[in-house]
Amino acid sequence: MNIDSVNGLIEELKLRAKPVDYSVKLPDAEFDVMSAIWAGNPPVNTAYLMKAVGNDKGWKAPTLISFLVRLEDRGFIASYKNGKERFYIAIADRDQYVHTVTDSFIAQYHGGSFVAAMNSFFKDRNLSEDDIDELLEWLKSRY
Amino acid sequence: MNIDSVNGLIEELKLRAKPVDYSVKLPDAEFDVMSAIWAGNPPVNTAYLMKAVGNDKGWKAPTLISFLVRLEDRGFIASYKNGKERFYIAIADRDQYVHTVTDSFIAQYHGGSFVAAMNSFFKDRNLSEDDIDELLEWLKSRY
DNA sequence: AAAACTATTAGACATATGTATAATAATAGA
DNA sequence: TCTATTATTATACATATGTCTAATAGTTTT
Repeated sequence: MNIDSVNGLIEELKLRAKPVDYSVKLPDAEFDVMSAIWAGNPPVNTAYLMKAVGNDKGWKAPTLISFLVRLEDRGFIASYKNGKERFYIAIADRDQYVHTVTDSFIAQYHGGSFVAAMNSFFKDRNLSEDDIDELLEWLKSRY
Repeated sequence: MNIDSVNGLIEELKLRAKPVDYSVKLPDAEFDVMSAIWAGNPPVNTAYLMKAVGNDKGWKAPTLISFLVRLEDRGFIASYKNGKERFYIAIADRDQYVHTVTDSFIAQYHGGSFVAAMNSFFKDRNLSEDDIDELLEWLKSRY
């Protein structure tokens, strides 16, 4: 299969994909797999994902594949088969997903207040000069 | 039972309590119950907790009590019985727990970078003057 | 002291999540 | 083409989580 037909397939899958429901919170293991997919060069296969996460976690291949099946059921990824191998691409957008999760986290644990979250995060830590600079930079870039 | 013996009991329970393992992440429902316990005036009973959370969630009393049993198993709360009623007090510290959870959240979803979390949180939002003031205030208070 | 009324406890059950074994399909080598 | 190899699929299973019904124990009311 050549580059063009692969890209064609990918486009095809993206077009046919149902809109992602970003309100679903992925289980930890699935998020780890999803992260590796987002990090990789699409399409990714099982071998890549085993190297990227599976081995570290000590998973057997079918364990990984279970998570992939579930991610596809949830509409977060799509896949196609070539020979005996299956290839996967992300359908969900990383930034959007992480944004949603972060939003509900702040809502659930900090009453929606970001400053409350900061206080909690920096409870014991001493803010370094770098931290302060980074924060000020960030604020400036937001004016 | 008078105020003094209640306070005595509470002290007793706190003394006997095993150290809390803050690395455990409570399931959502248990966290909701825990939050109500933290918010209430100790000791709290089931009637209070039903009003504080149970009714909103549409729980039957035994559902609530299941969560309380599990929280006690995890060492997050302690309890004693008076007549047919049971009373609960928090053993885990709210700030410490929320801190731990916040820490692992930032680690898991933002690579440990708080600024990354900010970017995600404020992705679509426009920072209001108030937000900016609040952040600057916070920074100042940290110098 | 029975009966009626609560509140709790025990136990159950469905669905979710983490994980794997056994079966199957596809390819490659002899 | 038959066999070995390899990746996937189907299925299963334990533990976790959300939720409840039925049984029990403690208190009031007659």
